[in-house]
Amino acid sequence: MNTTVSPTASGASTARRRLLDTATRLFYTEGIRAVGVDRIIAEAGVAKATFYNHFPSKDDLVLAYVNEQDRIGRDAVSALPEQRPPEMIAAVMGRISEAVVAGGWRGCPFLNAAAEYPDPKSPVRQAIDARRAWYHGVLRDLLQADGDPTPSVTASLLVALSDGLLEAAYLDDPAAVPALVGEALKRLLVRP
Amino acid sequence: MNTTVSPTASGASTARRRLLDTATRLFYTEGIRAVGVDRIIAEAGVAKATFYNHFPSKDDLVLAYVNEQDRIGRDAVSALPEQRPPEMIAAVMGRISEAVVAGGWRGCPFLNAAAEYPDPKSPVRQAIDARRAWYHGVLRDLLQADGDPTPSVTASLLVALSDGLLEAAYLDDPAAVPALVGEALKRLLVRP
DNA sequence: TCCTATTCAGACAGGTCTGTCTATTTGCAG
DNA sequence: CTGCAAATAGACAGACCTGTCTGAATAGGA
Repeated sequence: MNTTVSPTASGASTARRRLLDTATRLFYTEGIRAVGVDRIIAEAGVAKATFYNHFPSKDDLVLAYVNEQDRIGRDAVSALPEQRPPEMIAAVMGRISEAVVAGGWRGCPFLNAAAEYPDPKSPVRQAIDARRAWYHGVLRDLLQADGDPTPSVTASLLVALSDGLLEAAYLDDPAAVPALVGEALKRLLVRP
Repeated sequence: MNTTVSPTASGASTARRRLLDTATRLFYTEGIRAVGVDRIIAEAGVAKATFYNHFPSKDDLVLAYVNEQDRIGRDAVSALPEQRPPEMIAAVMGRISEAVVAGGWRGCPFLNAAAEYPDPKSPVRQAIDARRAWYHGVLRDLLQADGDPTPSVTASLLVALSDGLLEAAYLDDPAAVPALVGEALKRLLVRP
């Protein structure tokens, strides 16, 4: 083990970080299969050998991309101020509006990745499965605490609404989405 | 113009039909970029020159694929028996359940294609836009006839629910979707 | 200063991609 | 039978793909 921690060892190496940042931008805006390794290393300013030193294959980079997006989302939910279940549900769903009004929205990165990874046993799909299970679980627990008689069913509906509104923000009108989030919550949550 | 109609001219040529059928199956189950022209012509049993005789480029085949899926969906809705608006809405949304329980569901072909076509000006994306506008319009008109005070908003929510449930059938549990469709309708439709 | 790990640029292999082209064969209409 | 339109197999070009490898340059810690 290390007795001293080098300055760079406290965080990820800058080469790896630049690769992941560049890949995230390109994968998200243009699609995963559409972006080659040569393009990523060129725009990241990293040599090819360095790339394959950090990521054994392109699929490992894709997996790192998906996992990081997942982690960012979970951290954002963890960082939400504590509040009572109804407000907490609204805050969790409100992240949709925030993501969408920022501009440059190109759809849910998980749904986009799933469209390009048909094999449900692939690591990318497993990561997406875990992400979806986490999101459903967060909503289900909040709904249960709120006294919803069928929290799992309502959670499934909220997950579907989330996915659908994220796609609507990509393919239809992003500006209309925040109001739709509020309207959906009003109608889907059964008041006990 | 033709004075006599040859037997094959009454329908599309069999080569073109086989190409489109094969492409539909492969594009849907494996993804568009993931399937090459060589593979399509091999499985369709068609020569390469014949392929490029029917479709100037691969993208034209993709467009034909998306357009045909669109036409099939519209025809299915047109073929629904006439009934009063609430039942008609349930019937339109019920197509989700039918599509999903059949097995082999790999997500909404339009959302999957949109994930691989980032340029909103591309013909494929334009076709997807038209499809979405049609679907929203169908629901909006039915809701208006049903006396919904905000038919466009409700229609947007139903479109989002449709998209989300189609993705849930792909990524989560298809068997759970039919019940969710019914539950969503119960909660989203505002009774005047 | 030396050592070790990292990074660099870029060639290279082997495969796949789309699209073009040649040259032959098939099949139907007149 | 003749002629034309369409389909055939397959080579080919040029680009791009992932992944490997070579050999040199760089930088920070002991």
